[in-house]
Amino acid sequence: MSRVTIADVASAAGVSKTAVSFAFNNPERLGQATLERVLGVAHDLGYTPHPAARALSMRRSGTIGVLIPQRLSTVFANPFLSELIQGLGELCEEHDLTMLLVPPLDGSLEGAIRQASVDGFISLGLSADDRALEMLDRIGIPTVAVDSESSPTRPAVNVDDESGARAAAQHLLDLGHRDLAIIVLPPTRAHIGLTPTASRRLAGYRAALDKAGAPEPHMVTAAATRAAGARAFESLPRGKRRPTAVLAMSDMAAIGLMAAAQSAGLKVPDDLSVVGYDDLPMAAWTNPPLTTVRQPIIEKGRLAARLLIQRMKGKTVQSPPPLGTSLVVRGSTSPPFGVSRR
Amino acid sequence: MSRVTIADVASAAGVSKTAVSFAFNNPERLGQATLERVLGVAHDLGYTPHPAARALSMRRSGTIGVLIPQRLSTVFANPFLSELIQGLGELCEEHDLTMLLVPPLDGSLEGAIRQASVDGFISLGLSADDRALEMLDRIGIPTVAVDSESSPTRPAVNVDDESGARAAAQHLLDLGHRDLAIIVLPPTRAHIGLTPTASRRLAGYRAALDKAGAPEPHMVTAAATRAAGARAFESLPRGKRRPTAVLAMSDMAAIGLMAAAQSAGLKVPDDLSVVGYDDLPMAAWTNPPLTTVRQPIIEKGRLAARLLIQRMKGKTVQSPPPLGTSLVVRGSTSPPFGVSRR
DNA sequence: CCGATTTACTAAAGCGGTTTATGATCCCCT
DNA sequence: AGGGGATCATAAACCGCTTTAGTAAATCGG
Repeated sequence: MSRVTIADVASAAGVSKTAVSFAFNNPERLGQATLERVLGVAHDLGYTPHPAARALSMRRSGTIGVLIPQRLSTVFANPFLSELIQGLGELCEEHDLTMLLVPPLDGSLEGAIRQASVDGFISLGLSADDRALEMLDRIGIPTVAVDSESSPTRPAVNVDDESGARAAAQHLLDLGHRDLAIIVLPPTRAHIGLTPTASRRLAGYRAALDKAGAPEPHMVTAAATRAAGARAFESLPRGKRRPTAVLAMSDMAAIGLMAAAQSAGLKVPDDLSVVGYDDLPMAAWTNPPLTTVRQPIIEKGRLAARLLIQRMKGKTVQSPPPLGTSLVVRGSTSPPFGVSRR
Repeated sequence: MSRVTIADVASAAGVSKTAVSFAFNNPERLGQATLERVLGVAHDLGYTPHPAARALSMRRSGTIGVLIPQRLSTVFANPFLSELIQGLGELCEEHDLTMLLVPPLDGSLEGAIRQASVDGFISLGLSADDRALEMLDRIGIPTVAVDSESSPTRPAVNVDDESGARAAAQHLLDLGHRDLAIIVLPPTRAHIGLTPTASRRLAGYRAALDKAGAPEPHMVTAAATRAAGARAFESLPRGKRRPTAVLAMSDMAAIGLMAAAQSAGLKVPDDLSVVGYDDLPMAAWTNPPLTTVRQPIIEKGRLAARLLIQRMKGKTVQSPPPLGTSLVVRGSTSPPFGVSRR
């Protein structure tokens, strides 16, 4: 009842294992008659090469791994990853690759990496000195880092987070806002501090605020989920000290915050302006539609996959320049209450 | 520059390969001193067991495959899969498994299955006689079918699609609607005909309509994307023959259709009632919030993964009874224009 | 008709681990 | 002194495939 192996087929067809292997991988090296016989027998027996054995001897598994810094159950609550996977998936399909999702096992990405039989990795949101990335370097497996920091050993695919953030903040300042809150993305891994993405966005916000001489913004940390955004709203200062506008580092948090604000009786944007980040498809469908910073997520996935595939072919590749971001002004921002519209 | 193997570690530490293997998998079988030396050397050399080799000799890859019937780029446009993965992911993390996404290669799932080194498969939306499923049976790899049909050889996890659909249709009939359109999910694979899910839902709609003696509904096929839903609206009959309500087999199509209707100047629900299916999180955030049939997607994922893991442990498992569905009435449905509210 | 190619196929050596069976030591006890 | 266990380490088989090097037979040119 055990699996049919190449040896079974070989003996059933009265040929060597080599012949069977050739029948599948090198048909032209076999005579017409034997080829057909072998394939016939293989089919009758329901033979399928064992993928692990194949991967071992070919040094190729036909799989790329996506290193996910958080639990699957939380990270898929944010459509960001779905978008990215769409981009990655296009290239995978083009190159007959499958995609392995590699979240931390027992909180450790390194352990998960060990298990994963892949030809290359895409890492998400890891800082350049993350132990997982160091490990990949040591093993010598091709890797492309997304939303990370460039490094000599490994190409990184990024968007221009900072200038997007700056544009968002500038937009609010231009509208006349002075009292702002910033919804910061939390660190995703044990390492202290912000993710590379979060710190670049923060730098962008700050640059604009500082230049305009705006007062210190209120900072709240919230993950990229609707629920976290709603909680963030609750922790905003009330009354006189309530900010008139919010800069969120994710659309999901922005949407959740906006909904919470509305349930609390505030009008968006009149009482509170909200700017998101990412421009997820759903940002355009909210009520009001969300003003946000657009980043080309699908394109980012495509690019990362393309680079990884190149690396897997042995080519050395440079980190490409950051992809562009742009502010998409929709309905969730307006001048603060009491300031006349121009 | 090639990879560090167990033999390298063994010779560097002056022990046998067996000892190195034991150091990692059976530490208690080694003396204190050698254990430490071996682990030390292994660490210094940056040794990591080759996953494919390990999988081959242990007959276990630590991975489950998710058989996806469509292209990744299209299927992830529907949050349904994200939800399901959240459920699957919970169990995977509990059991230290990673998850391989297996879409068709060159349009063929069978080819993709061949490449995939996994301990078990979750299939999505395949009919029981799909060639891919037959192949899995032949290979003898544990499989759990989601949104499929039960079969003697393989447990299936389903929701009660039909009664959910019946409730949706009945709701519209109760409101006084007679002229309905049904947005049907398209077949996902080459095989002709509806997916099991689509045909069960259709049966549910029909049962209610027939019982009420309603006229033949207008049928449109649309994939579970916003864009397809919008297109479906365009293909609805206009003028006098325009349906007063729409039964969509997916929330995404319903949302897209609703948006298209609104852009066309119709009021939802006054001019057109819309009922979705799935109850994705975003169904609650649309404007108006979408009336829809709720199915417990995350729970479905959990259950499927749980069963698969049992099967992978060698236990035989029965198909569980279908999970419940329920109508969630929100704001996208009302009596047809001209019919007084009760 | 004979050496040189070509054609059709195979034996055996990997690939890099795990595991079983076995072999040394050393200790303890009678 | 010698038998019986533990304890620690290893040799060798095995997992199932690919691929290199090579053999035997058929084909060929002259």
